Amino acid sequence: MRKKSSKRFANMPNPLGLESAEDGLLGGRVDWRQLARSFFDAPPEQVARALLGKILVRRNGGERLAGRIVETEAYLGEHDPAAHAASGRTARNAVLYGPPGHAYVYSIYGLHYCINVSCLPEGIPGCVLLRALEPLEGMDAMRRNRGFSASAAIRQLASGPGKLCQAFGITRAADNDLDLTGADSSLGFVEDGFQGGDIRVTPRIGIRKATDLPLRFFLAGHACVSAAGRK
DNA sequence: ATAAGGATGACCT
DNA sequence: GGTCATCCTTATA
Repeated sequence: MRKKSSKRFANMPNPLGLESAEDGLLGGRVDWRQLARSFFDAPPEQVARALLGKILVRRNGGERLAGRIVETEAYLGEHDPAAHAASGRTARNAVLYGPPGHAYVYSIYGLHYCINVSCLPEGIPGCVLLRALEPLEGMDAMRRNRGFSASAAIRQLASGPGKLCQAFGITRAADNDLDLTGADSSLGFVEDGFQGGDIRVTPRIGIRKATDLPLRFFLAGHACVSAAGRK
């Protein structure tokens, strides 16, 4: 059974040549070429852009979850009023000052988790927030983690930063400060050669400060971009 | 539109 | 020490 892709999404390159599972999705296949620490040893705005199209992978024993990143935000250093590093180093944000490529997980609104990747060399804070991804592997486990039925649409599984963490079972207790570039880490990034199509840039979502800075990046027209700001 | 709900940091004593 | 406003959100109506 073939599904046609949506008109909006028709021009999105799909180098793998695979059929999308649902309208507005890319589909794809997960290869193992893990991103190295040097990838993250760079300014957040550069890493945020470069992470679009890369794949987040979680290994849970025999189970593997994977999804293509479609939406990110850059958070800068102490000069960025919206960043957690804005008022200097604290116990909570210490990971931001550590080596690049580590997970900074925090809880928000007492209800959800958000995951960031630390950037820049040790001692210099900065990170990229993972806001949304397109599930590629382990959709059934993601549905379970999200409390959805087996027929729930792929696009609802990880189309927001809190949803993404819930789908992947990411928590502060288990995953904060995890080295995402480690060969044995349960969480990491891989790349499969996909070069993101049309990248859109807007101000960041859900913040009160520095609302004018264009630091949010997403794949234009992708169905899994968070509902808070598809435009 | 709004409720849910907890950790954190700022700012006091 | 204590209090209080804030917060990189989501699922409901």
